[in-house]
Amino acid sequence: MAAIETLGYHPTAAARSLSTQRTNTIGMIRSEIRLQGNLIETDPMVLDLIDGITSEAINSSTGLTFWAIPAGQREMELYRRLVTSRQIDGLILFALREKDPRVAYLQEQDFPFVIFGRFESKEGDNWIDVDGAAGIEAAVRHLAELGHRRIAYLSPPYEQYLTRLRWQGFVRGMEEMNLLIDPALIYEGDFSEKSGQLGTHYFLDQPNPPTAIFCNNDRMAFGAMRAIQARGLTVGSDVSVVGFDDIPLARYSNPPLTTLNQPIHDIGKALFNLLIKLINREPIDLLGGKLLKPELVIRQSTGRPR
Amino acid sequence: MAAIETLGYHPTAAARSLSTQRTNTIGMIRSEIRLQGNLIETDPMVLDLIDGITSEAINSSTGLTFWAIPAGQREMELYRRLVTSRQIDGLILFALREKDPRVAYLQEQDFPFVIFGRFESKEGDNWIDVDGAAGIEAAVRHLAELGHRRIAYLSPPYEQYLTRLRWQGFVRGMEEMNLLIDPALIYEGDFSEKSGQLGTHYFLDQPNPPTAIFCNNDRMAFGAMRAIQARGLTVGSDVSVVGFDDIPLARYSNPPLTTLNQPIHDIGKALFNLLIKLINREPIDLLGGKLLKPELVIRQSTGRPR
DNA sequence: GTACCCAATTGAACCGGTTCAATTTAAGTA
DNA sequence: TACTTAAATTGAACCGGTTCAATTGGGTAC
Repeated sequence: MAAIETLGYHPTAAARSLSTQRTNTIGMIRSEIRLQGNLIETDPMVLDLIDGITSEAINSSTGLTFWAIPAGQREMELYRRLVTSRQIDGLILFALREKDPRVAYLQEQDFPFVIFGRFESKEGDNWIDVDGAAGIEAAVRHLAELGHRRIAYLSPPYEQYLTRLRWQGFVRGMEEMNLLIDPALIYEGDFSEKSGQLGTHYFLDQPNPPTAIFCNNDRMAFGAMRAIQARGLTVGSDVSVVGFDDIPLARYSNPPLTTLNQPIHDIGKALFNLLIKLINREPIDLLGGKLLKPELVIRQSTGRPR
Repeated sequence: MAAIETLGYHPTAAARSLSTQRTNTIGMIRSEIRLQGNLIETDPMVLDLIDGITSEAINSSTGLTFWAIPAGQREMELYRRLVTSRQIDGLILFALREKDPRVAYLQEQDFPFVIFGRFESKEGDNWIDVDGAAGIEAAVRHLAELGHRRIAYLSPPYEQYLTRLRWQGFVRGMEEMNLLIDPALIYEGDFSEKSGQLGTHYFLDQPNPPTAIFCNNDRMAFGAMRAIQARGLTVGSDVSVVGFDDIPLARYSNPPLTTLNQPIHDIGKALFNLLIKLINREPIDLLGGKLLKPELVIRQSTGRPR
C-alpha cells in the first residue's frame, strides 16, 4: 500500500473493465437533427442535465461519455456498437422521437438505460419526466385568468414524442377555461430562437392574431419576444409570452420570462442514480416520484391583454 | 465476415484497448468553482464547445468523456487517476486558472492534451485561443468612436488565467483612444448573470457613473442590461453594453447584444483534430492558426451616449 | 514430379488486471 | 511441543482482444 502511494499507481482501466465487466462510464448520445438543412443547436437545458449527471457521477468515480451523431441509419449502428462492445455500462436517453427505434433495441438487448421523458410503454421504472401537460395546463389557466382568450401554441417538432403529451395539456387547459383552439394559431417550431421568431410573425400576421403565445421552450420564447418587439409591440401587454424550461437566462431577459421551471439539475442526479441501480440490478424505489410537476414561474412577460 | 455481419459482432472495447493501448475516448473535466458558496453554472459556451468536439469526434469513432469535480485537492487526484489508469487517450483543458497545476502535471507525464486558451508558456502547439485582448481593444475603440469616455470593465474572476490577457486588451484600447481608466469602474465578476447585475448596480451607484460597460461574457452582459433597465434607463442610449462570446441567445436579447463572436464550434473541431495528432504523435501544422481574432458583432445594445 | 514463392491460416505471447481455490504462515490454546 | 484455526500469501484461470512469427496450402515455373 505504501508503494502504491509513493509510485502513484492506479490499475489500468482497460484491464480492470475487461475483468470486471464494468467500465464506470455511462453514455449519452445527442441526435443531430436537421430541419430544412439547418442543424438544430443543442438546447442549453442539456447542459444543465449534463451538469446534474456529472456532479452526481463523480461520487462513484463514474464518467459520462458523449457522442453526437446524425439521427438515422448510422445512429443505430453507434448504439449497437456501444452495446455489444460493452464500452459503457448504461445509457441515458433524452429527446425521444415518435417510433424511436432505440428503446426497443435496448430493451431487447436487456441493456441498462434510463430516459429523460416518457415513451409509449409508460410502464417500467426506467424513466423520469416532468409532467409537461400539467405544466401547460397551468400556463393556459394563468393566461386565461389574466383575460386572454386567443392563445397561440408554438409546438415542439412533431417528430418528438413529447409533442403528443404536451399537446394534450394544452387541449385540457383550453377546454377547462372554455377557450377555443384556433388551428391558425398553431405552429410547429424546432426549439430554436429562429423558429420562435418565425412562428410569432406567422401568428401576428393572422387576421385575428393572438394576445398570448405559449412556447414549448425558452429559446423559442426569446425568439417570440424578439418578433413581438420588432413589430413595435410590447411583450406582456400587447402580447404575452410563456416559455418552458426556465433556463438560467429566463429571469434575465427583457422582460423577464414567465416560464415553467424544470428542476433539470436534480433530474440529472436522479437519472444517474436510477441508472446505477439498473446497472447493479438493484431493486428500484423511486421515492421522489418519476413524474415531477413543473412550476409556473410568473415574471413580466405575461400580463393582462389590452 | 458474413458471420460478423449476421451476428452483429463488435470487439469488446476493454479487450481492444488493453491490447492496443488506445481507448478512443478523450476527456474533459469541468472544475466546479464556488464563489461565496455559490456554484457557478457552466457557461452555455461550453455546450457549443462540446457540440463542436463531438460532431468532429464521431468521424473517428471517438467519444468525449466528461467529469465534474470541485477544483482543488480532489481535482488533481482525478487527473492522476485518469492519466495513470490510461482511461482516456487525451484531455481537453479549458478555463485555466492562475498557477494551474494541471498543465505542469500533464506535461511532466507526457500525456497528450490541448488547451482552449493559452497558458504561461505561450510556446508549444497544444492550444488554440481567441485573441481576447484584440477583441476587447476593438470593442473599446467601437465605444470610443460612438463618443463614450467613461467605460466600465466587468472583469472575469481574477483567478482565471485569461483575465490577465483580457485586461491588457482593455488597457491598450483605452490608451489608444486616450481614455482614462477609473479604478471605480472595474468590478470582478464570476461570469454569472447575477454578478453582471451586481457589478452594474455598483457602477451606476458611483458619483460619476459610466456610459458604457464592457462585460467579459454574454451572461454578465445580460445581467448588466437587466440592471440598467431595472433603474429605468435604456440600454444603448443611456448606457451601452458589450458582451463577449456571442452565444446563440445574444442576437435575441432585448435589445440584441453587441458582442465579440468566438467561433466556438470550429474551435472545438480544431481542438479535437489537434489532440488526435498529439495522441498519434503526428507532426503538427496549425494551418488555420492558433490565435483567432474574435469578431465584433454590432447590434443594438451599443449606441451614442446621451 | 520437384522446387519455389506468396498468401492464408494457425499458434503463442502479451496487454494488466480480478477472482477464487490451494497453500503457507502466524497466532492462540491445550 | 503439538494441534487447531484464522489470516495472509501464492498460483492458476480467465476476461477478449492484437500482433507477429511459424506453419500450412495452393499455384506456377522448370
